[in-house]
Amino acid sequence: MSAPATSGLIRVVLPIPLRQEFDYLSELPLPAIGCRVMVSFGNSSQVALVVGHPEQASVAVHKLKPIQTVLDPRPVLTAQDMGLLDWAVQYYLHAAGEVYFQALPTLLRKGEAADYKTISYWHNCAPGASGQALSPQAHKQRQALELLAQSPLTPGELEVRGITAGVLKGLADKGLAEKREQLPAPADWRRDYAVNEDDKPRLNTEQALAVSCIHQASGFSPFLLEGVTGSGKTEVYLQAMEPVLRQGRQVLVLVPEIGLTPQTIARFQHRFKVPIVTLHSGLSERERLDAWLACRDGSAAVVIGTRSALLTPFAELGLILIDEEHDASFKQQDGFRYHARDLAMLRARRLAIPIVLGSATPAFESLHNAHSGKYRHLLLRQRPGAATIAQHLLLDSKHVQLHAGLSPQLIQLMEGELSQGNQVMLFLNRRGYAPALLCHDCGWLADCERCDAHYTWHRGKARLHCHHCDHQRPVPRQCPRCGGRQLLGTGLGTEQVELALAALFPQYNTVRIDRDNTRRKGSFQQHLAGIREGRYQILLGTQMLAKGHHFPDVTLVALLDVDAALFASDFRATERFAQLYIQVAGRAGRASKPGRVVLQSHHPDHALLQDLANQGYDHFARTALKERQQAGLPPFSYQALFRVQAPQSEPCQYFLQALVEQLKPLLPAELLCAGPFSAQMEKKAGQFRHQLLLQADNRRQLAIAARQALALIDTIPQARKVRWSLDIDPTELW
DNA sequence: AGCACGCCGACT
DNA sequence: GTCGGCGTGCTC
Repeated sequence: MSAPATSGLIRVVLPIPLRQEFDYLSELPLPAIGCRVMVSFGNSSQVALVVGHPEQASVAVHKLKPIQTVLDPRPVLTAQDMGLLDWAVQYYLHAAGEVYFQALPTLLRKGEAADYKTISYWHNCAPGASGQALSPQAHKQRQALELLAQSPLTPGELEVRGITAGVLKGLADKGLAEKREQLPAPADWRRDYAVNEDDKPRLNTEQALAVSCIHQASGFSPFLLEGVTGSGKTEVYLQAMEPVLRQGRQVLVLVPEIGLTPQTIARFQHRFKVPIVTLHSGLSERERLDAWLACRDGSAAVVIGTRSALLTPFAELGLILIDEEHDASFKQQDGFRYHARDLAMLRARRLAIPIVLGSATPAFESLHNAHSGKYRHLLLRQRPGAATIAQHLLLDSKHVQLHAGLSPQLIQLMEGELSQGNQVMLFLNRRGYAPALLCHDCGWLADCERCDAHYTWHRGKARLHCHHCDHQRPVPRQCPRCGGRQLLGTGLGTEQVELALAALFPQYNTVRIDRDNTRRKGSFQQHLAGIREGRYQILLGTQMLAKGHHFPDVTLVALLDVDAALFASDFRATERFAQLYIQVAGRAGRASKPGRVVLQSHHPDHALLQDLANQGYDHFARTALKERQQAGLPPFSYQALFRVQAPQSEPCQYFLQALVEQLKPLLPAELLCAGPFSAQMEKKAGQFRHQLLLQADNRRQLAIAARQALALIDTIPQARKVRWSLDIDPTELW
């Protein structure tokens, strides 16, 4: 008879980009799935996550190492959480370790204990005998002991009662009081949940219908809440949350990266008397861990967060809301390239809960799902504050003399509005003074050495700046090729328009809002405040300005140069343009001051512009979706993109060529394999980039092909000379 | 990814 | 004669 086993096997993943799991030996009882362990890996120590308890090791037994320590007495991730992450691994075909560790806050990745920050409390060591051992003149110490006899207090609470650190130290030295570290008591918000009815507006018919549809939903129920700017989407969110919170279940609100403003949070806080936690990049590591724990333990009722909040575990999630669901920031663009909206949909399905996608300009994918009945379409068309829809004007830029990008007609319109005390908003999606610097004598152009791009001339800072790799240099005094001294800016940026506006409209103040101008923390909010207070009459900016806030005194909005968006090669460019355009149009006007939207274009007859201006977003989207269907593009097909980069172009091409040659014979005829082709801008930041696109009209087939490609890559020697990655459902090509 | 091992060029 | 370049292989 053999002795009972004292150790067993565990399977772990590590935070490295390897599509592989590793087995270790562990003493019994084995750490549970979802626990972290420290292991020796190669010649370093690493935090690993237990994903399984295999019967058989995947390698020869002599290769197995024992784990070093178990970090968690209880799993940090539940089976439910692991299930979601494993699905993501299978779907996105990304290295499991990176996926799992992405769901953990940094401190947990580093091996820190999964505990809240402790709070220090001072305790009275002998509460029965308050201060008997003290000398009569130790008044402060006696007072402190008396306070502590009633209840332990934090140093801060003692301070406001006039007890300083010195007094406490005196007591501690005598052994009469001591400081103990304690975990914060979990807030029981379920017991005293309350709604603040004060500011609760009456819903209009559409809002009420939307709210009641969401309330009546049971099980997995996806909704697309399409509401024009100012139609009261947030109020629908707030009221949709009510019964969920009343049942003691949590709500996750996903917002775009720039959408997490103090105003938004304040609005939620004002309505519900529950703990609200935010999860975003601005938090410290400690704050992030505490928020993560509050979310997991259920002590946070509402979680408002950006993309990564979707991966956070929840104790009892009852509803997911995604605001501005069309926003590009929900798709991660490096490493584990997941789409938070898509994964949210899966999560809601697994949990059998409702999910609401909200937008004024839904993603075409979402509209398609609404049209086909996969999502319930909730429409908010009424704008309580603004009875009039903005009037759209297309101005022809052909054959007219433009002054810093402004046609005489636009200038005239601006004058009209400004003289009546209204504000005007201008958009140009290029910052800097000019997008290129040119030698007038020989035609030399200032080009970035690391990118296939021209430098942008920032005249105010007297620097050339590459917007693609961030490289900067001083402006040369003369042409490096011919020595000529006439260096001219070509093209137009916001900085130049700003100067021209000062000359054209000297009696009005202009504010420029772009990344150059809002880099300092809080300066964006400051500019917005200045606009609302009426300190500026002309607002000029890049699309950053479109995502700011509603400005009721703006009665004229103009897009100065629309042509670039019309002729972009990316099939999603028109969708993005339409979204920007509608968003911009929504910035203007209110009931008493209807707004006008002006588009300047050399192609005012372009079908896209006409459709958008005359028929609106939904009509435009239906037209565009029909075109995509005819072209077999998403959402009528599915894509997977292999991206490759290296310091030279050739290794990228050789690698992809080898891949295609071996992959093509394995693929079914109806699966499209396009490329390899170089990136639109082949060289960026010193890296040459190439790609290979797979497209199929069913997901299964695409996944099989992508898996086959991954298996081949392991056998292709050139793969090691490049950096490659796989992007499932890419939202942009290089 | 990180790291060690290993085999060829310019230097104390 | 060494230091160090990065190609290759491996991590349970």
